[in-house]
Amino acid sequence: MAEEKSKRDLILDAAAVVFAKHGFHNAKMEEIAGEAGVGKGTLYEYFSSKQQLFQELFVNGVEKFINQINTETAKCPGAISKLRKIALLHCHHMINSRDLTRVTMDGHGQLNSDFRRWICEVQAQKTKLIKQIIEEGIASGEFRPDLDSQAAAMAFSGAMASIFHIAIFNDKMDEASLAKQVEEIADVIFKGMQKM
Amino acid sequence: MAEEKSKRDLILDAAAVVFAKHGFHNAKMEEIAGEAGVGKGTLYEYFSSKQQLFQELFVNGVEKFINQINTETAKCPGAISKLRKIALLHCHHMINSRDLTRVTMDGHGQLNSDFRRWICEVQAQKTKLIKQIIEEGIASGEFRPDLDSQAAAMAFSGAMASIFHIAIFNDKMDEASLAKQVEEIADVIFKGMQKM
Amino acid sequence: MAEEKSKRDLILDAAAVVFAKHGFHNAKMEEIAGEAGVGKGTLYEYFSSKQQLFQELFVNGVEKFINQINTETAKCPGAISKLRKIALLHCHHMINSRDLTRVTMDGHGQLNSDFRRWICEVQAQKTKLIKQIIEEGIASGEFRPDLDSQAAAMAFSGAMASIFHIAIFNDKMDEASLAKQVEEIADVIFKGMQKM
Amino acid sequence: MAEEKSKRDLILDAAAVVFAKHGFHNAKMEEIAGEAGVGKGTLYEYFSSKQQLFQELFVNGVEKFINQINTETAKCPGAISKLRKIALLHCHHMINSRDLTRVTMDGHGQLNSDFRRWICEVQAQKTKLIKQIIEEGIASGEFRPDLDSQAAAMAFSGAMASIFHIAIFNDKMDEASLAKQVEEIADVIFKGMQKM
DNA sequence: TATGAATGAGCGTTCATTCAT
DNA sequence: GATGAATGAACGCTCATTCAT
Repeated sequence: MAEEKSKRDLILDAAAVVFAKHGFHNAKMEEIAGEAGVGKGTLYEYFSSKQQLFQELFVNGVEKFINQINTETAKCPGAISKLRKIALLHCHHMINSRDLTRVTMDGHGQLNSDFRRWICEVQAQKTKLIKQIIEEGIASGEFRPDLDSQAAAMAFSGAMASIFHIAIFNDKMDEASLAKQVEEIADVIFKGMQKM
Repeated sequence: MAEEKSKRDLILDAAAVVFAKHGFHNAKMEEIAGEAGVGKGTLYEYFSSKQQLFQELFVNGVEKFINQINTETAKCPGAISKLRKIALLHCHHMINSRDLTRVTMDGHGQLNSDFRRWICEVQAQKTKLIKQIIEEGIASGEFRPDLDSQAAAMAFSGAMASIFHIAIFNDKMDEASLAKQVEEIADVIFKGMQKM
Repeated sequence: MAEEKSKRDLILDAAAVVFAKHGFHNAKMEEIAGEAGVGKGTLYEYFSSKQQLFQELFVNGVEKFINQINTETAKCPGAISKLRKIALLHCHHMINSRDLTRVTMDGHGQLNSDFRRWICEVQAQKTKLIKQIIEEGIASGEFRPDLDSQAAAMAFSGAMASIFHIAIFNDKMDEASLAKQVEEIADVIFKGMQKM
Repeated sequence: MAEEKSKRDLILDAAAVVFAKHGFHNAKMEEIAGEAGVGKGTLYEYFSSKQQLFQELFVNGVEKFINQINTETAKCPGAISKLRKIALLHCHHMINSRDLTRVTMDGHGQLNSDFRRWICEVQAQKTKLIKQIIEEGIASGEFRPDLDSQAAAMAFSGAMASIFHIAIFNDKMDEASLAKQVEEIADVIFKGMQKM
């Protein structure tokens, strides 16, 4: 009980802090070790390289996020309500790990192609979930029956991507403002999706 | 006539190639010099540092792009036509300088704050142009009169951001597929904006 | 027992050799590392920069020298005997670290102001010791009672400085010749200080 | 008449300023060219290298100084008066070209051996002049007849060297204080040289 | 298992010098 | 002669990684 966290998790937490503070290239393994309270060599017991540590961290974060989306949307009653929840979770995620998100980009060039494929898959998975929700919405009559669910899913995904974009480039954006913007974007999209 | 390009431009071109190939951090000044066919020292006659060379390159690209948007939209008849053109220009730009766009992200952490401010301004400028076009569309009756032009502009900007996102993360996307996706996204948005 | 010298001292020794051979500016860290039998990076484990390594080396040398002066003069019976010892120690020191002394000058411009202040203090300390010895000499009757101890100390210090000067500019001067010259200089000064 | 100074002298003057400001190693040929108001390439029309420019400058300065000593001492009536004049000229010289004197040291390692020989010769010449003056003083009865003129000359030269030493290491020393110190040193030496 | 001292490949930058004009 | 754009050798320093303990 004294040692609740495994050393591995300790390191991941420390890496999150340090990568977020300095970006991938300027983060130093030594600082991560220091932050984690372990020796420099210990990092290499758990992760084979700086790159791998970064990827692990990234995968960790994304998987948690995806799980959260799945769990939370399950609780929401209708399609629009589910999509709004997804939008809000995106806002929350972006704000809370804005720095780490930036790191994603900073480290992007370092990601090996397998990893990039993985990112695309996750992306696709998310879009697929959105598509399903839209189809539910069409079935339930929330959306108009002639709506192209694939195109609508892409439009909504695009809106989510824009959150990413805003959060990355704009330091001062707080969660509330971001959420408000996103609501407006979503509303326009919903307008285009709903029965008239 | 033999030397049409100024040495400065030669270097910028070479930098574009090399930065695109390796990302900001892994690009070597020596390779840029080699690619440009000049000596390493010559780079520093025209640019004070690797960072400044990168920023110059970036500013160059964005300004050309903005000019193109202004010029091209002027030629388009209606609001929707203008917005479609903007979307297509974005696709074209992203595909043609996908690598450099990625570099933007890779080098993002290196950008000084003045530069980041500049990026935000450019962003704002673009959104403002879109808003104006939408207002024109409302005035001309292309869009419904109760449309919130600000929100709609953000929605459309968001769609543009999603292009960025797709292009960055998906190597295999070609311009045609991207354009198709974007059309679909735009269509949903337009649906939300038009009179019913 | 196999490793009597600490790595730090190994580096200092190597630095002494290399700085002496090439001067501050032309000495290369790589050569120092090679001379010390360690890797280039190791230098930076012990010294933060070339400049700091140099200063450390310098401080080391001067402190040893000052200690030697204090120890040795304590053993000498009279004032003149003490002063002669100081002169001889100066000769010895200059000859044995002539190269390093030159380096002092070569690196002088690089010394930060704190360090320069330190040099002046050491200088002052040495002059003060000489003044005390002279006052002892006056008290004991070795020197004439109306002697201005401060002025005399400066004269003697000046003579010591001249050793520095000679050693720096004259490669071929050996310790014996230098000592002889210094004796003569000192004799003239003593003549001016003694009772008639 | 518009161009009183030859380009060569213009460059030497500029070099004096720049070397004094930055030391040998940190002085840049470009800055010297700028200071002289000529192109960088022009420097190489008159001086084959940075080193040679520096040596030329040094030789220039020393020769002027030696000439001044010869001229001024010729005007002084007695031996002591001549020696005092030499001391004062040294003070003046050191203060007025303290920076350049320091440069001497900074550039010392760069001086080729011929040049170092030349410095020693100049040194010897100066000592010889002092010896002659002392011998005149002995002949005229200003100094005691049993004085060893060689040793006395070295003592006096040593005092001069000490001026050099003080000026180099102590930034704050002004000409008046330095002169006062030197007088005191000289007085002690004179005491040792004079009849009792 | 955990460590951290040691490593050395690697790179951005400088600046004396050259040479075509 | 005068110029300054172009050059590239040179070097201080960093930091991910290793390995003896």
